[in-house]
Amino acid sequence: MDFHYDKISEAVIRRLTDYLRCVRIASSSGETLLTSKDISETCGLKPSIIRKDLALFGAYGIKGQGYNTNELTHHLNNILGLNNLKDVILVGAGHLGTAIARYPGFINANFNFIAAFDNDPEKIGGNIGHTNIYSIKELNKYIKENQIEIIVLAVPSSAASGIVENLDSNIVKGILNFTSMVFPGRMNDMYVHNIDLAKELEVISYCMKNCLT
Amino acid sequence: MDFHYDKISEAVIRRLTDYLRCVRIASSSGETLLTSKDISETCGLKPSIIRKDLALFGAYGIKGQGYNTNELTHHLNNILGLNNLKDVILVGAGHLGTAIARYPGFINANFNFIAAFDNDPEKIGGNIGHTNIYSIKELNKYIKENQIEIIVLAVPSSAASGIVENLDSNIVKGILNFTSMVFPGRMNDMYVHNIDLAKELEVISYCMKNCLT
DNA sequence: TTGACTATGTGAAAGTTATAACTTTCACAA
DNA sequence: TTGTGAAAGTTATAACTTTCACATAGTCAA
Repeated sequence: MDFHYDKISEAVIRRLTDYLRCVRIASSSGETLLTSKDISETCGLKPSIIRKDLALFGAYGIKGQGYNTNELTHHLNNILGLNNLKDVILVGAGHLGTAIARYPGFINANFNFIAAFDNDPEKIGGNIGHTNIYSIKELNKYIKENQIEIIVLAVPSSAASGIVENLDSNIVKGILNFTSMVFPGRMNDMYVHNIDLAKELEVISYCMKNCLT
Repeated sequence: MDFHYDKISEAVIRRLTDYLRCVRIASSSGETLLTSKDISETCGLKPSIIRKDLALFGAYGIKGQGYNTNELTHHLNNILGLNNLKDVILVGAGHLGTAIARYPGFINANFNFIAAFDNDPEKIGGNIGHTNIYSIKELNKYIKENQIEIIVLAVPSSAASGIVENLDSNIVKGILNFTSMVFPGRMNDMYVHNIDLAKELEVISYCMKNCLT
């Protein structure tokens, strides 16, 4: 079984995360076998591309039958690096930060919010579920002491640049940016992904305006 | 000036929303002229694709100079259908719903949360900023009476299907689905966009695991 | 044991997208 | 008014992606 990781595009990876969600839903309703057609109907893609994508990483299916949901879940988690628990920290414990830390999708994907940081004295010392909130002044110390590789940023956008520029890029490898500030996808050696909650609505707006399928 | 709307791919539209964010940031720091190189540096794309994308919709630039930020903002808003205020409603006024309704990106894009719906008696009658919270039992009546075209869904995923299936697809044209349930992109005549906040972190996880650029 | 059935995996073709390289045009200064 | 420089707009091509169609192999029932 030989893999071709170096040739895999980001589009494929994004689709794998879709498949994972579909398989999770199917699993939770008791299905043990899924065909590429089943997955295609749930996530709105052609069966052929689903088979192609999965075949890139190995032959996981049973010919004539489909894919075993448990196995497929395991393989997809493995490809994406989600089989082991990963500590992440939250910067900004406002409405959005709180919602993110409680969002079930992060738990499903094995991400653990080990700490949160804020500059509001009323929040510091408090918690979001099991996640304690610390002063933002301790952020870089905490990152260093605990070797935190992933940061979720949910501060007001005016504060975003200041925080990102001061992160130690020898330790931090990934930033999930929920602010309205835009950062390039790669900064020093850190992967930055900008998320704009309104983006998809803007796309819907365009589709509605132009009556697209 | 002839447009080719029928040939425009979703990838282009997604990039246009990125350009819009870049231009907003530049405008707010007082820039009046932006080159394709400037935009490329902010959002991590090649200048050539930015020029090509913009040229698809008309010649907005000044040769030798760049793009006027005000004009470009106007054109991009126009293309995406964001120049006029659009009413949307929020279904699910929990942590995530609350955060979404307060998210500045929706205001920037001219979306107005005109009402919210929840099934928690403690929340009904309350509000999120200027948005009143009503009983979810009144949802379909409200949609009909106010001809609401866009729904933002932030309920627990177990409740998602029940709500979506009962929406009147003669009125509702777009759904922004923040639950973990997955819906096909097109249902009856409604555009559905599934948003998984954890998705980008899963992609980062893969990139980190495989040391990609 | 055999045969029909079904859905995977795959190779080639078609279609699409991004990129580099080129041409054009504008603004400004001399 | 004219020349120069700079960046937009355009074109052709290479690279990449998706799709189709079919051979393959596993399952189940008779």
